[in-house]
Amino acid sequence: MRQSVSVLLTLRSWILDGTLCAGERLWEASLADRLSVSRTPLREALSCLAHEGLLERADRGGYAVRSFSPEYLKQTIELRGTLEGLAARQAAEARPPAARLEPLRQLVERIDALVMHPVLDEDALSQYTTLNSAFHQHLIALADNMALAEALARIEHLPFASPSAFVMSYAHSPSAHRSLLIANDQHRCLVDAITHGEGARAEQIAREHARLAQRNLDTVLEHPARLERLRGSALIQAP
Amino acid sequence: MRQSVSVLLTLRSWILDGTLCAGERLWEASLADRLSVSRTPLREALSCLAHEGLLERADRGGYAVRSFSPEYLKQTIELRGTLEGLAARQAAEARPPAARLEPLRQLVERIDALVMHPVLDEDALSQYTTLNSAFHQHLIALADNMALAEALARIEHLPFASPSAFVMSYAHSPSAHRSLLIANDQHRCLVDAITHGEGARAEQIAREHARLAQRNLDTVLEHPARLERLRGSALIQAP
DNA sequence: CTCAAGCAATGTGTATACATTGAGCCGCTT
DNA sequence: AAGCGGCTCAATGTATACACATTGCTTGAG
Repeated sequence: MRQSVSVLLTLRSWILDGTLCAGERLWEASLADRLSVSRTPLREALSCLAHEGLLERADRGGYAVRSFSPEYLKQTIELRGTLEGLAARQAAEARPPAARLEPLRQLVERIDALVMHPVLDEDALSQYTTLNSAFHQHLIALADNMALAEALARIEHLPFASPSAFVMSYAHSPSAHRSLLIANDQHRCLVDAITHGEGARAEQIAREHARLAQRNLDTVLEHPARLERLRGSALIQAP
Repeated sequence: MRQSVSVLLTLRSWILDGTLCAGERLWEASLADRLSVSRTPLREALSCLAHEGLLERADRGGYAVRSFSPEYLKQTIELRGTLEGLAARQAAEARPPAARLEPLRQLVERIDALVMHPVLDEDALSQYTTLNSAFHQHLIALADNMALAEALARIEHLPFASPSAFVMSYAHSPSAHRSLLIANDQHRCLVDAITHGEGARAEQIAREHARLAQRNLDTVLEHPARLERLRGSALIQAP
């Protein structure tokens, strides 16, 4: 693998786990030293992270770790909801053959089987994350809209914007469990709407689905213990 | 100005005006030579253009000029419409004070004054472009949604996605003039909807407004003479 | 004559050396 | 004593040199 790519991965994880703090100015020489690479691949990785939105260019050159207000996080989730809504509508309007919807149905069933248990352990949550991400990926693919897929991929570079962002941070509470149940019922309704070519309904459900994530965000922000379990929480500004 | 930035601007214009052809593989050494810079700032600019979507990474390293299918262009415009729809909705729901809407009203009036003339010369079209872009910028600002503004800005890096993309290429035909008239009436209705807090209506109008751009795209694609006047037309794949 | 192996050429990726810019500080002058 | 000017230092931006990989050609063997 190219060094610039492996540096990119390392830096991204350092930003998300708080090794590099929000707002922190990054010094190329010292970073290159820590990473045992020269400044050349490091700078390429920094430039990439800036484009992803995790870094910002400082006033007089160089980069700093970006920080996000709770408001910005909400906006990002709303944005994802809007784009997934567009995907859902286009998927429905395309009237895909049943075979293309089958993977979605199966994912709904497998998630159902998971959330059936009254208590979800770490492993179950991890599986939920996988299945949930797969559902959203399949949904986007159904829309058959490359520009949309790219736009969504860019937005999901921000850790809070991904569909499964709040799953892992939200364990062991009745309301959390209920949230997962409801989310999967929205998946089910989404598949139903697409099956019947109900574009407007599909779009509305996808948007409301993202609102559930917004509610989860609010809850997590109110509970420091849960906030700690949120990937990228170090980037959130105090409200 | 940093060399990497000026190289970026030059390369972007070369890509849009067809000096660099769609699909063309870019050779760093020869490009650096043509631009009289070393490969270092050149590579930074190339990386940036790839993130903007005008270049793509080639299989075995390096970059190539991207090309876009008509379908992709349509999708990009649809995307802009969807995001501007979200902006319009949020602007309406925010119930902004009249003073914040005043610039939009004035822009509508100034565009009205422009399109009142039966024939628009090059200069009038250029003014239309300026005013139209300003209208869309003000609309986004009204939504007061930084994440949305950033997402839109990224999409509009693609030349066809900008609100005024088709104005200049569409001169001297009755249907073109009608298109501009209709577009500004949509602006007017948009302001009205926002004024009265009609979020759903505002969103729908913004989307339909982008559909007008899609129709203009279709028209331009059917008329090679107009296609030539379209910024970035060199990047469009034969349908 | 054909196929394969190795070598050369070309181009990207990486390291390093050099240039430039800006900020902070010290000292000199008024 | 205060302010200005210049110097120094440090960090980014740029150029260049080097390393590595890939591709295509050439040469030799079968």
